[in-house]
Amino acid sequence: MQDRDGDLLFLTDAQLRRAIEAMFFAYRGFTADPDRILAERGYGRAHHRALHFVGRSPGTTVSNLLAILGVTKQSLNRVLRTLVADGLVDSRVGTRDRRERHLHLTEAGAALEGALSDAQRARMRAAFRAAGPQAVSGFRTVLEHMMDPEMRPFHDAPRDER
Amino acid sequence: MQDRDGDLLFLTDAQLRRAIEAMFFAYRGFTADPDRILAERGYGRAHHRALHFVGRSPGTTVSNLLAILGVTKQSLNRVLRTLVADGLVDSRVGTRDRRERHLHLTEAGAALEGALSDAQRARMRAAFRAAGPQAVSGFRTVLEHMMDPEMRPFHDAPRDER
DNA sequence: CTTGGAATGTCAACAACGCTGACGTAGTTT
DNA sequence: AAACTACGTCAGCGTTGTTGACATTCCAAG
Repeated sequence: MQDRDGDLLFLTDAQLRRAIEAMFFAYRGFTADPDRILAERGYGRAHHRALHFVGRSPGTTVSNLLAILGVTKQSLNRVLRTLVADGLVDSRVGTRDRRERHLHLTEAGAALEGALSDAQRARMRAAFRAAGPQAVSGFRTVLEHMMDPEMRPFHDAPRDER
Repeated sequence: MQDRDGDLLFLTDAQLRRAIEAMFFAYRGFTADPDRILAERGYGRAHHRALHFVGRSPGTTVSNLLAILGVTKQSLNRVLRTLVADGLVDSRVGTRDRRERHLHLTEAGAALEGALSDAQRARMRAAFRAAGPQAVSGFRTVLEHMMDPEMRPFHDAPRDER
């Protein structure tokens, strides 16, 4: 990656354009496998996102999920309602503050989330393995810098919230 | 990035999950700036994609665009129709094969495409600059491996088709 | 020169999933 | 008691994806 432009070839417009397209095609690949599983069940990506983040942070509240996902409560509620109705997510009234609903995956929910996650991780693992550890490190570094700074806390701190 | 697991820490499920979330948040950031510009004009991401790939390959056909974008012709046509009606894209009957339509950006179309591209490249450039050339190289390597193999030709060969 | 098929456009209907706006209700805080 | 918060819901709308059906134009092969 050495060149006469002082190692800044990676910042030329042409290079950036290529990276933009790579991001587009890669994201499509990234979502392709889960999309197939979801389609079989009549779900969409929004359901996947909800399952993922509830699975990551069991007991999280609706408010917290709204902040992470960046959608309106109406959009989230529509998805959450079907997941609760289908017995994939459990919504419990909060103990400390009874206005809050704490969300958990049921056994069935965890099973679906696992299947989706397995599919997505398999592709990610294959890409990582093929690219090697150094590339993976760079990949993650660039992604960190590409997201909106306000979202980094959510990404940095995957923890149980009660 | 050395560890007792023989340098395979980057393939643990926990690491892969973090990478999956990073991809999600980063893609949101990646599309945020163009989305704002598009919203002002009443367009969506589909319009952006069409403008981008027509701009990249002037004279490309509808068929080719369909293959790249991976949507139905009805979806693409709806978008393309508005872009042509609004004078952003020019659709010319093919000379060699008069069934084909060759697509070009008009001056106005090139202007919008430029604005969208500028915004997206600015963020990409900032992320690249912050991450450094080595990280960028790794980023691109992983993306290449993450996309469906059939899409790589489209990504590798950005050229004019007549 | 007829005919099959490719390339394109279009109509209709539908679904997922964003959005805004408005309203209600339970529960907490001041 | 009043104000604010968390959540749910109804109604309506827009973008963008889908399937299915059908018409047109035109190249190419028999």
